[in-house]
Amino acid sequence: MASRRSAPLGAIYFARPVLEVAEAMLGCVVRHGATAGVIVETEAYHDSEAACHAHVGVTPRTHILFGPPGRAYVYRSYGIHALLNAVCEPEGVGAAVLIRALEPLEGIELMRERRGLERVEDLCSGPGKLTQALGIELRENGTSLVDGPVRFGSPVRARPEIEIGAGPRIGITKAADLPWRFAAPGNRSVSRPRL
DNA sequence: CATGGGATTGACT
DNA sequence: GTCAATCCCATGC
Repeated sequence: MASRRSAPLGAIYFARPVLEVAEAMLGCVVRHGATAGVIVETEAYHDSEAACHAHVGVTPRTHILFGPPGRAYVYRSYGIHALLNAVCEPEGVGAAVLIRALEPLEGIELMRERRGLERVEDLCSGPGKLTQALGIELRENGTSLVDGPVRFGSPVRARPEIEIGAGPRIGITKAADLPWRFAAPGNRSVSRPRL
């Protein structure tokens, strides 16, 4: 595996069409404090389709989604879990990439403590699991992904090594037919059902 | 102000 | 396979 240094992603990276960013993000690095992981699964959400929180327009909950790209949208799911998104597209468009799974890269012992689990492939194999493992909570909502507590970095692996599969998004009832989920096929850190 | 529904997970049958 | 936990917030009266 060719290894390379992960360079910080600039705000311009997130300003592109959300489907393009969701696919490009596979292989990128997410870091929070001493913990970091490689993105192996994402989903795209856009205000034009009903599954996106921004579909209802600008509200206290969704105003972050319509704000400038390159910020974190973190919300509470099922009253229990914090889910991490990267706000995309130009300001005024409500769109984001949901980070659904990571391959643990750094701080694995700390992740094990936070998750109460040992198996590396169980630490970040779901959107609620990875925020628990990295210690990301609702306080990170609205913070910059460029120079805030949670940061994104470029892929650590050469592009040809990153295989990409697409399929329908998980756990939604509206617009459930759109193939806006992207994942590294066969990667053990991807959530179920794997692509 | 009351209600209801989740972009989930882990435990259990 | 089923199901409960738990809370934010959009919606409607």
